[in-house]
Amino acid sequence: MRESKDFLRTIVEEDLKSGKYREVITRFPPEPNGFPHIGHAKSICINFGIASDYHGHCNLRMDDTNPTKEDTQYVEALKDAVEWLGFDWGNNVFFTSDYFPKLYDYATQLIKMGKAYVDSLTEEEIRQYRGTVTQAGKRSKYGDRSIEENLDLFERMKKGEFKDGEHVLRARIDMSAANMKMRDPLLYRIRHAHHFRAGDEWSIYPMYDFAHCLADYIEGISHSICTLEFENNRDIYDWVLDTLGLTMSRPYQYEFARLGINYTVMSKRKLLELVKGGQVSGWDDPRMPTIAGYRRRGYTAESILNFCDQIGIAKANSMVDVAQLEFCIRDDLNTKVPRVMCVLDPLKVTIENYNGSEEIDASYYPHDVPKEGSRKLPFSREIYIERDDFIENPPKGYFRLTPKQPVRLRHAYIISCKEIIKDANGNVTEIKAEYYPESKSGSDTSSIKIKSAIQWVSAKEAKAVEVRLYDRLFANEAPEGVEDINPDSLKVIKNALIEPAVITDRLDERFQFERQGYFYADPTLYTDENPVFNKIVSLKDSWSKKRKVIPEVLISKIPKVQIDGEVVPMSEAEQALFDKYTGELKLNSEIANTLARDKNLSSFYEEALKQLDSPVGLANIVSNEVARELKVREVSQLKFNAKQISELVKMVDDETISSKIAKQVFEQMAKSGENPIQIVETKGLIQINDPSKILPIIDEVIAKNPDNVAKFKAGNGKLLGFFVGQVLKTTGGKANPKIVNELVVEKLKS
RNA sequence: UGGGGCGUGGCCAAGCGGUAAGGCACCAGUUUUUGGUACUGGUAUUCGGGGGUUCGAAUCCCUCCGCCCCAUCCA
Repeated sequence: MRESKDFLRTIVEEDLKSGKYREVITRFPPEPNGFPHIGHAKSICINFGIASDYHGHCNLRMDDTNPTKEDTQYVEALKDAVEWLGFDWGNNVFFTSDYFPKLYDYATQLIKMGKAYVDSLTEEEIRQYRGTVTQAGKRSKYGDRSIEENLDLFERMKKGEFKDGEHVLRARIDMSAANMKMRDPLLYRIRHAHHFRAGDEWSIYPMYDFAHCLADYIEGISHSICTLEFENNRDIYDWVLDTLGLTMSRPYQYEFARLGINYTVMSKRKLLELVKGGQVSGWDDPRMPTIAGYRRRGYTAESILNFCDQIGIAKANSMVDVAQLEFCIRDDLNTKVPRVMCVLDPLKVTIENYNGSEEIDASYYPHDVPKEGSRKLPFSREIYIERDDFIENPPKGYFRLTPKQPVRLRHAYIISCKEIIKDANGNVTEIKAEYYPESKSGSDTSSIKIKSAIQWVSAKEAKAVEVRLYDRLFANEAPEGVEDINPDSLKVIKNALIEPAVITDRLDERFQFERQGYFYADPTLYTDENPVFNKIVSLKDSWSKKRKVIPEVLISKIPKVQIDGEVVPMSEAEQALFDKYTGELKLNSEIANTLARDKNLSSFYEEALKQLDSPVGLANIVSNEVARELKVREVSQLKFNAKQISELVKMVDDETISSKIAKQVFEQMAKSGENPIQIVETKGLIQINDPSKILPIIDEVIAKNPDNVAKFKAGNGKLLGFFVGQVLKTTGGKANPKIVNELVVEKLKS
């Protein structure tokens, strides 16, 4: 577990601690209508991760309530994905469709309670009756059918006596609810469709809002975690369970922000379009952000798990940089996979002073990877190097082979260029080179300075392989659809040359092709006759990056312009109050404004004013503390009254307590309704003003923090708060902060 | 526009009244037979803006601004 908890784990921990649940039970509830993508991976990690962190369990549940969209191939994909990521659902996959009979019973129960009715409006009428976000809707004329009639109709809907769309079952809630979702939501619709599991048994199917909460309840889920767009649905979730009286140890819904990654699309609809449109080879195309795609590409489960852990869980809509994912796979593979040499774009090099052949023993792993293993590298007169590892007229800072600059052949000798052979068009076709016999890697006595080592393969022994270079599927940072597709997202190199051991040894399925990136033997296309490697990810490349010029527009920050909106003008009465407060009572305009505009606050204030003539002190606490309480409850719900507030303020005014303590006392009053004077007495919160009592504490704090004293003296003024805080802390907040502040400054300056 | 959410560096993200965590990205240096890795250091005088409360505010109050979600018989 990471050092800082996310908000979900905080909730779970509190619920466990308070005894609200004995065990945490979560669920991962996908709809089997598409392949899971990395956004699902996040959800899987959250649900299974929390369950395992707190020793509970997590169910895998297919939310299959819509027979027209779902299919069994997707449930297999979902199971595969969860399993591949390494989670265990206890060999028991749940299906919402298994609960159809129970759900039907719950629905009839609701009808019997008068809480649900069969509506027979058309689809269009239902939409119109629902109203808009600003206008209330109105109930259907079928809303007052008798319970008997509803029961009868609902049963006949189930029996299949009606056509699709003829009737629906709706909850009777509130057609004028501010939350649109609560305007008599649909519970069941008629669908004469074959369900991939339930077959043709049902002609009615429950809606998400009805089925999901009940499925959670049936499975004993404690924390029902979903994404932000379901926030509005939480009210129905609660309504259904509460109305049915399913309140004992019932689940509660919590929402987090779904994952977004730049340069990729993450909606199942858009992904399906790519598959259907043939822009990709299928759900598992290595460019797809599906779990199957990443897997096919060569990503490891560990890297994805790690990614999900790194990005965190919060409620802010966010777009994660794809570089973060790429880091995770590089980071994982760096310590795991063997290094080999592969030349993607070969340039022939003939080493004119080398005759014969030899085999070089070369470690599969670099010095900093603690793994053992090596292979034989054939070396001979004719080799191939990467075309861009030679430049006739190199730019400044180029480390590789040039007519003037020698280079090391990795694991082998240093060579230098003697002659450049070109074709009729002036393209380099071959390099005639010379090697230094005493420069062999591991026993180099040549003392020739080289700037880099490059990969190569021996012409005779090298094997031809197919290499598929994948790049991001979209060229646009926030792609909308096919129009943003990166035309170069796939480059197939048919005849790359690889050292023979990769094919003959088959040490691993993933390799680092040195200086290029990580590659994966394609699990379906790879054969001994035609080996195929997918590029998983490039190595970081600070050379090519350095050469790229960053456009100026990206560098210069455009300052955001803040527009100040218009403030609603005060009513006449409010204005009068405001004038009185600022004039007669000498309140500052901000406080006066807050009070005058809020009827509850101003009347509370006036009431308190009758008790104590301290207009400013009272105003401050009413407009700040009381206002906060009034945000979450009604005036009648307040545990404290104006008189108590006046008593509180009086203690501040006569310096019995500090304003810091006053806030603390207020909080307790708000919670318990106790009398402030009583609180101060029983807790002994009377302010310490006596410097002789404070000074020793200051000395103590200073003695304990010599580093910070030094920093403060060096000019770090922010540390003043630290010292004051420490002193206040040791006095339980009772020391007069103003005096502490003065004394600390005095002490530290001396 | 009603309602529900959310704004902390280029991207994520902790912190919830007392010295602005961490990761990615970026920059510099060290190590290096991968322009990789590893290591070291640098990068927010400030938390969407403005006010207020407080000795002290990213944290509390007021207000304005911006973004997302909701008017599928989808989930």
